[in-house]
Amino acid sequence: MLSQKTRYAIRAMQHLADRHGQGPVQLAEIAAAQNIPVKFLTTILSELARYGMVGSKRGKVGGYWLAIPPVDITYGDLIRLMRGSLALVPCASRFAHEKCSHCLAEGDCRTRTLMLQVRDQTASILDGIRLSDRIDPLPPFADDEAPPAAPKLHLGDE
Amino acid sequence: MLSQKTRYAIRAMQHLADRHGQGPVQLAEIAAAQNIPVKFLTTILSELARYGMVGSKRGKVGGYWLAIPPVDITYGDLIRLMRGSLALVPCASRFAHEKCSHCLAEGDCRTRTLMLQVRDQTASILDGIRLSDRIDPLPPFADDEAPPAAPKLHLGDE
DNA sequence: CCTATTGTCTACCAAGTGAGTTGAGTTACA
DNA sequence: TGTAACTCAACTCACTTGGTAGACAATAGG
Repeated sequence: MLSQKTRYAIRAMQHLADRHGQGPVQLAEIAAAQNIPVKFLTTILSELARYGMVGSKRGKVGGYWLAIPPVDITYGDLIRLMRGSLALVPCASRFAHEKCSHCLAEGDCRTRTLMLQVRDQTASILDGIRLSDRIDPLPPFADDEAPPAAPKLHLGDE
Repeated sequence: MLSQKTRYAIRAMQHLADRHGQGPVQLAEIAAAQNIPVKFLTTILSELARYGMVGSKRGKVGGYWLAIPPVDITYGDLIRLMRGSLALVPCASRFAHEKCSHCLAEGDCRTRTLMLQVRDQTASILDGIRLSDRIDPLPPFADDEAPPAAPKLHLGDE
């Protein structure tokens, strides 16, 4: 799962992308529009500023803006930045590769093969969509839109 | 990321799949072969037994075995069981769907559209591979096998 | 029936992470 | 000079993770 912080960061960046070229956007506006706790958003935007993703300006007409044109920022970039990796296990990460602890030798690990496929598919989606792209929100699942097949297992509760 | 516990569960299940039809496999054998802390593995296998995934027997020739033929268990099943969902955000989960907290209305959320694509691709991989399938481990990344493109952003450290 | 072996179960724990908040400081415009 | 912004380090506090401890229950063999 993506952390709340990562999700906030994505929404904040989308907001800035929508206002790109219109000068500084104030934190309070972003927080209100995107439903993000104000104080938490300051830490997130400061972090993004430190990473060079957004510019910032203090003072009366201060605010934040994208430091990079939205066409040059992919969702993959954003998630990697906040989360470190797109992969489900450290050993399947291409940019932040790391040995899994208590694993078998990488050459013996079947799970890795699988997780590498998943990470590559994920990357091909997320690296292909840019902050400038229009994305049409999907409607919530309809109640009758049952999942394609009942989960076969999962006999326990929860 | 998958939790350590989920990864251990997958490896344990692979081990049992390899020995399917050969009677009970003892915990100590699995732990040793798969490099999993013995005591921790007991909690994991007991949990899997409660879910009906594995059978168990105590006493001198006791042990664990798959309660379901490995051809009927997909990796998707396994991960859903241990982790609840394949999705990166709760609102993109099909079986364990839940509203994200502090989000916009689902009908206004662009992130969800994206994350739904990712979750569907992930599911199509993980639900298509079964515990009975032979998976060839991949060799570790070669040092010269640089990632396809340098991460464009990620200017900070780490 | 005794005992060694093997799984079960509840409880506990230390460290880390996640999600924020506090509050003092700085910059810039007017 | 005042005040509306952003900055930054520190802190809180509940929850999760990754285990461990130890008493208990069943089973096979002698």
